[in-house]
Amino acid sequence: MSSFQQLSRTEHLPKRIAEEIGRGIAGGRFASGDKLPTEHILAQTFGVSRSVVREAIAQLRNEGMVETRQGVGAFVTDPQRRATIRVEQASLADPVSLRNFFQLRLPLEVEAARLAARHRTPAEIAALDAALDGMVQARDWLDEGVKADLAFHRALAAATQNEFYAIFLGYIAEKTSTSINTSFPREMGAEIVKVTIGEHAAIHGAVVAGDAPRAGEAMRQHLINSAARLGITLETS
Amino acid sequence: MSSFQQLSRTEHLPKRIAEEIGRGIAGGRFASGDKLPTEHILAQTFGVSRSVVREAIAQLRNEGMVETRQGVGAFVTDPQRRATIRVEQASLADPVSLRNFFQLRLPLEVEAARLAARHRTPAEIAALDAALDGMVQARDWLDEGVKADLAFHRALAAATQNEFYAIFLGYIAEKTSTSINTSFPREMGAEIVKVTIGEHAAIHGAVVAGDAPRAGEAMRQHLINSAARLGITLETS
DNA sequence: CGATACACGGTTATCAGACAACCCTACAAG
DNA sequence: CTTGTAGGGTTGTCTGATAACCGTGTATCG
Repeated sequence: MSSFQQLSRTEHLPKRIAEEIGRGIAGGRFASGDKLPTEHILAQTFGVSRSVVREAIAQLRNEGMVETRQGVGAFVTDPQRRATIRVEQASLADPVSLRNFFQLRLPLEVEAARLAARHRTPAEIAALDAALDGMVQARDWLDEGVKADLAFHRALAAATQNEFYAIFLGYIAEKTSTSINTSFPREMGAEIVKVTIGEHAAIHGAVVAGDAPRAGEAMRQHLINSAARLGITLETS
Repeated sequence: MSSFQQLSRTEHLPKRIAEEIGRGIAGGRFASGDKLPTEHILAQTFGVSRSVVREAIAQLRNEGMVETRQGVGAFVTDPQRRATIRVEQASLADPVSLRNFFQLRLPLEVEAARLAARHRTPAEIAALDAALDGMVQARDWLDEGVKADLAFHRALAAATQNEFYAIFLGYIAEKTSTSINTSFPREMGAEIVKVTIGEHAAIHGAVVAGDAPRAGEAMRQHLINSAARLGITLETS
């Protein structure tokens, strides 16, 4: 099975234009508060129709980079008040960034484990059971195993009874997983799989037992080890 | 100076329609993988033109809720792989949600303080100095003071030398601040302002001194106290 | 019978032009 | 000096048309 390069075609004009303008903003060609050229001029500049420019600007508006006022124009927003958080997959491709991402994830997951140990309900314990079982049963770790792993962390976040942990950790875990699979693919020997499952089982046990400190410690160890398996060393605090 | 209610007009058709469709997805009327009605039908349904529907769908695509394939249709994405994190301001309006949000912020800020103490550079120390000074000098706390407060936390996040802390904490701190000012406005007596500044000074001192544990503890206390001033009790872990 | 090629309808992507809603400014009127 | 009004410019929305693309069915050929 030869893996071909997936060529991006001439895909999605608005997206490319949005990125182009976005670069202009990030690169400082447009300062905060500046007025963008009119849609008409932008359309002319890029050689596309106004619809495309409008969609591009709409995207930037969604991301909170510009604000539009009818009859006036589009203005660059204060870069510090983005409406959304977005982490480009590409920005997690190098080891240093991945390490930084792990460093962000660590305290959140640890606290989530503690909170889950205190607030988990039978429904979430069942979800954790199912996820752990899915890891054990997985025939192909890189597919089923990874999915079960994600499900485990998601169930844990849900068990905190705190919607924001579910949102943020769900996103972060997903990004991490995807990044590892695409940028740092690796073989998982049977032994390593076993160890990984064991670490999850430790977290699971502590959470079910309602032992918050132990759950937090188990999670910390899991993440540190998990990073180590990728050749990443996390600071221990 | 009588303060009028700011009425929201009938603003932005595409946004409202995007929210409408988004509710349909979140509410389960469209399952993951389902195909949305065609743009033509949607336009007819909502009584608007196709342009508006297109912009609405473009917004949903940006948020990662749907994927479109030319010549085929728009499909609901797996809700677990949203491309962005977005916290609606309105969802922070009630005390319980705000408490949960604080609970998410706490471990991140604490770890950020520790990391900042280890990795801060002269430039960031200067930024922290400036922010602290801005709090002291502020004549109107609700305006200048809050801004300096935000700047302080942003500078601290920057001092971690970890881009993701800057992104996430910048967003979270901003949301928190806005939410407090809009949903839980309160008077800040001179005494309380003084205490608040003192807490920041403690963090500042520990970070400058390079004392990671002390910085973390100071931050933890600051957040717990800060929440307490809003009548919110955080779990101590 | 099986497989390839092709035509067709449906859908999204893009274009083009027009009008509506709105804002800002300047100027006139009181 | 304040208020009313007209004008031009910009974004918001509408309408209709064309291009690009996909899936499916059908016909053709081996």
